[in-house]
Formats: sequence, C-alpha cells, structure tokens
Amino acid sequence: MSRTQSSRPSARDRILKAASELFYREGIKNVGIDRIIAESGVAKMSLYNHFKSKDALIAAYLEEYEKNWFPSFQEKIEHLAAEPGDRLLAIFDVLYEWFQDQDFRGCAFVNTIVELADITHPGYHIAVKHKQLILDYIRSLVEAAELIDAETLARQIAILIEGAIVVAALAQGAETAIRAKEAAAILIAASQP
Amino acid sequence: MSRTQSSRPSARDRILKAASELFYREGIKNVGIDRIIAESGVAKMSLYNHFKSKDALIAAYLEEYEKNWFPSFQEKIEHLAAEPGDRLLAIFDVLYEWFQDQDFRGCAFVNTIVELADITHPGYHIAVKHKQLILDYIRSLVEAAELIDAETLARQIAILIEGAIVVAALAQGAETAIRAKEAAAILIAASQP
DNA sequence: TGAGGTGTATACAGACCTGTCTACATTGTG
DNA sequence: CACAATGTAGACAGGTCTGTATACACCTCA
Repeated sequence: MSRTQSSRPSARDRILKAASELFYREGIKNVGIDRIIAESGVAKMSLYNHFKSKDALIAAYLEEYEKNWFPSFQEKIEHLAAEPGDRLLAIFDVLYEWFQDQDFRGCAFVNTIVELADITHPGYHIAVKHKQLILDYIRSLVEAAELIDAETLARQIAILIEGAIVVAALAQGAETAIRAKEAAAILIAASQP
Repeated sequence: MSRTQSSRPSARDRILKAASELFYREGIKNVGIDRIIAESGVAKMSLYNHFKSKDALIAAYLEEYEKNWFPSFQEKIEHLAAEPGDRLLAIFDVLYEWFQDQDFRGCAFVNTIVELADITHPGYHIAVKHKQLILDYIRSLVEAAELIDAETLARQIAILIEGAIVVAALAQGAETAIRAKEAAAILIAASQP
C-alpha cells in the first residue's frame, strides 16, 4: 500500500493528486503526461504501471474527485443546518464558499464531459452518476421537508445549482450563489403544502 | 465578396461553416485544421490566408456564432409572445426547441471557455460579452414588465437558463426547459409589485 | 546473501498537429 | 490578351503527445 517508514505518499497517490490539480485547473487536453510526472516527481513508467493509459487516468481522476467531493459537500451542508428545508438552502451557502476558492473553475465533471465530447468514454458515465447522486440527495431533502411535487422541485433546485456554477465560473462572481439561494427559497415557499 | 456566377459560397464562408459545426459537435481541441479543410473542401493555404491561426479561427467562430445566435434567439422569443412578461417565459420555449436538436451539446461559448481554460484568449471576451448581451436583454424584459427588484430577478432567470442548458446537455432531456420555465414563472409571480 | 517487487531515468517510436512553402489553376477586369 | 487576385494541391519542417523499451537503484523479506 503506502510506504512503510517514509511519510511520503505512494507514487499512485502523488500521480492522482498532481493529475487532479492540473486537469481541473488547466483542462484535460491542455495537460500532458509529462506535466503530470514532473509535478508528481514520478517516473513515466510508474505512471503507466499504475494506469493503463491517459484515458484510464482521467477516469481515475473523476472517481477520486467524486469520492471526495460528494461526502464533503454533504457533510458541510449537514453541519450548517439540521432541518431538511434549511439544508436545501444551505446547499447554496456551501456553493458560495466553493465559488470563492481562488482555483474555482466550474464543475470538474461537466468540464470533463465538454472536453471529451464522447459519451462512450468511461468518464462520461462517472459524471452522469455524480449528477444523479446529487439529484437523489436533493430529492431526499425535499421529501423529508414534506414539500409538494418533490420530483419537480428537486430538479428545479438542481437546475439552479448547475446554473449558479456556470455563471459563477464565467463571471467570477461568488455572489451568484446568494441569488440562486433566494430563488430556491421562493420555489420552496411556493411548494409548501 | 462572394463568387459572382457560381452559387458556391466563398472559401471563407465554407471554412467558417465547417469549423462551426466541427468545433461545436466535437470540441475545439478534438478538431484539427486538416479536418476543417477536408470538410469545407478548401486548400490549407486558403484557410491560412483568411485566418491568421487556429486561435484566430476560433475567435471568428465565436463571433460568427454570436452574430447568428442572439438575433435568432430574440426573434423567436418575440414571435412567440408580445408582452414582456410572456416573453420572459417564452425564452424557455425557445430553449425547449433548441434542446431537442439532435446536435445540441450545450452552450458553444461556455464549452469553448472550458476547453481553452485561458482568460487571455480572445475567445474569452467574446463569450463574456455574449452572456452580458443575454443578461441585458432579460433585464430589459423584466423592467418592461414592471417587476420589482429587476436586477436580481434578471440574474436569477439567467441562472435558470444556464442551468437548464447544462442539465439538458448532460442528461439529454429537453423537458428540463419546461421545469425551468415553471420555476421562472414562480419567480416572476413573486416579483409582482 | 540473494530474489522479487517497486520505482527511476531516459531514450525513442510513431502518430498527430500547426503553420509554411512552392508550384500551378481559375477567374474577373482593364 | 494580360494582369492580379484568389484558390488548389500537396510536401514538409518543427513541435508535441502518448505509450514502450531498456538499464539501473533501492528496499524488503526469506
């Protein structure tokens, strides 16, 4: 697994970390294998021993991203609010934090799909699964809040989330999250039974 | 300008047409110059006589796209509805049509920015200008409809539009436009003076 | 001590990509 | 007709990219 004595992370971990940062910040097609091995301080053969190809590395990058992103997202929301209705709104406070990150550059999954432009690439299904997971979580909150027409409301909130991410990334304005939150509040109020 | 006798479009027009289709459908980085000249039936030197570089062609592609997209968007909306409040909702009917297009693959400007990942690229400013134009148009409709807090409402509707585009592109579901329309109607109703 | 697993360093093959060069064909205009 | 502008065809230089091959170093465990 990891090196026994040295505290240095394993080659695989360093590759994934470097690939994640570079792929997200500069785009998949703009980052070559040589950049990744230079950044992670690993030999090229080590990379190809751990990952069959660049496409496999891309898929691993998305899986790694998902494994970290969603639990962290959910944890932050549930730390901010206890009631399901409040948690729906807290989503946008978490987005607000995220948008303020210096390196924020939109959704890694959406960006990757745009760059790949190929629904047969393994990364496509990981991205779709990711969006499904978020939608399921929103729906569970909407249902727990006992709001009417849960499916529609959940999907509308998902639209607000995606829209806020795109607008914030393009205009570089975190306050987009606040406007989206106000819009979500109005939709939720209109869905009271 | 154009060929006098033959009805064949000029080389420049054919290049732009081929580049637009290929760039949008397959992504900028996935389409090489050779593909474009093959598709447009033009010599490579003709392309480089009309466009200084691939980057210049990308910028021209975005300018061309903008020149067609927004007037057509506006025209369709104003054909569908006369009152400003109705036109705000008609936006989403136009999106619904667009999403059903076989080749729909999201917003060309957003996709290009994601692929370039470089705010110094000339294409970046064209894309930002495009989004500003849409926001200005929405704001003018909101103001004409005499709704309160025009700026906020306009930006919220813009968020719904961007979100609908992303969700529809990812899930390949045109009905996303209808859910976004219902959400917009609720926001508009809440903004009645 | 010696074997095997893991990582390193680097060269290289082969594909592809942008952009340039040269030589030739076509067409409208004075 | 002759000239200039425009387009064609294709070779090619120079760079980048992915993925492979080779030779060597280190560490662990028997």
